[in-house]
Amino acid sequence: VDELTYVSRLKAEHIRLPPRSHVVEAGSNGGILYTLYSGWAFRYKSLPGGRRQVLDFLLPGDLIGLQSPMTGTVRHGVCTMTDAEICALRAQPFRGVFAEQPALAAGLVATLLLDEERADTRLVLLGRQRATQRLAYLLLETHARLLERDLADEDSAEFPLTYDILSDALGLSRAQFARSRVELRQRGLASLENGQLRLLDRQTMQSFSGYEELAPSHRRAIL
Amino acid sequence: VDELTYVSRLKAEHIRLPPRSHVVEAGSNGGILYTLYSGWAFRYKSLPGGRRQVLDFLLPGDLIGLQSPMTGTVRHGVCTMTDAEICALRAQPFRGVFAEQPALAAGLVATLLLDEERADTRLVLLGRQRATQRLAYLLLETHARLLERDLADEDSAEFPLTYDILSDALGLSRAQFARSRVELRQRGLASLENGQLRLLDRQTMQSFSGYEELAPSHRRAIL
DNA sequence: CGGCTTCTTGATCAAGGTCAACCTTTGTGG
DNA sequence: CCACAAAGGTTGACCTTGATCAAGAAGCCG
Repeated sequence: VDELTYVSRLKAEHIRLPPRSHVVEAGSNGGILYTLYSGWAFRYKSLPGGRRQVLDFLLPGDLIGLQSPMTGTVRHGVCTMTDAEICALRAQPFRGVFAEQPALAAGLVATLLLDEERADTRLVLLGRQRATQRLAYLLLETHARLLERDLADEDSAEFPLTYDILSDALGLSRAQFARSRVELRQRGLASLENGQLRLLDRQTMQSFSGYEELAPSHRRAIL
Repeated sequence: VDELTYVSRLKAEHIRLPPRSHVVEAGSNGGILYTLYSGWAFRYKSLPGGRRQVLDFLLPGDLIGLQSPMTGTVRHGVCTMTDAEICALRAQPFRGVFAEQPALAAGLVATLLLDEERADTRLVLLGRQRATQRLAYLLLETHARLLERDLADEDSAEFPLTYDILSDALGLSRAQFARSRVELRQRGLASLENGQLRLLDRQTMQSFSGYEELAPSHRRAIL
């Protein structure tokens, strides 16, 4: 059985969701697993007092809730930001991947390692960079991820994120986020308006934020 | 071939290292892979201006440099903090794990997901918690990891970290770290002296820092 | 036309960074 | 055995960043 056929057999359901749908709740353990087919979503953790940290943005092709079948629980929430389509994969047969599709399993590990790399740079961002640099970096990184998926132009992209979500991703207050956004614009680096990201001076922006280009990740569209 | 035998065949070398040995440098791509056999190490990224972010602590049993064989490059450094022993695994045959030991591969994925979970909580820490809470959380988490490996007592442990490393892990300056350490002591939560961690009031400390117990991770000693 | 939610902006204030001095240890060579 | 150096740790004074709070503008429904 080839990989494509194999994966398509795992598919249980195709679901359409409006924005702000909670796909996964922290603490759930249903063992279900999804892939994001179209649209944007984000992973987050909530804290007492309405505080929240956005952990990562999910783009088409990303897996949602892999923890569930593999470790038993998901400890974060996942929520859509736009209209989205997700595929539910049946968890039970999914575990067979390891025995039956070793190349897929290896690809899965490679993907997880790239995610880890992204988490690492996010830690550097929150631990050691100033507000505006954080924003610049996040925009560059996200734009690069969109490019990989042909969801962006060379220097602009649809960017349907509310500023609340962005500030929670950057560990900033909404107010400080707004100021950083203005600063980025004034330095002529990038603009963010009406859901449109525009990179005005990528070169300067990269050195400003300490952005490191990642290897183009050989993304497997499958899974 | 059973798992233990299989893994032992991968083993190429057993190496002893003094403290402050750089096991892996950011950007290297030798394809070598290690396991930490004994001692402590840490993963980090350096920034221009001598700044640094410590990403994670590595404890006995952890893999070092899995990126190398799987994605081609390692983007972080790894450095020992104590005397340490590491096993080098040959990368070429290691890739055979997926075809030949599916259960091991699945375990590997589960481990990576638990690491990701830890990275997530670290992001919450740096993005949304105050200095003293960060410290409290990190101490609780690390103590739990030591307990899993039988390297700690119920409420104390060897803790051979310089304060420099701890502050770089918490995204704090050394001065602020020192103040937080004093505050923890004064609140009667924990003390950290002469390389000894002592948890004085775990209950209060957990609610103070927002610590969530993780499922006891079914660690596989292998790999 | 309200009444949401999102965004913007300003005033104030606290957390934590920076810098610098000083104090311990620990180690080393004379 | 001592003098000195180097590394790690402690503390205080001062200043910057960014949080908090609050008030207002701007869309966007129903």
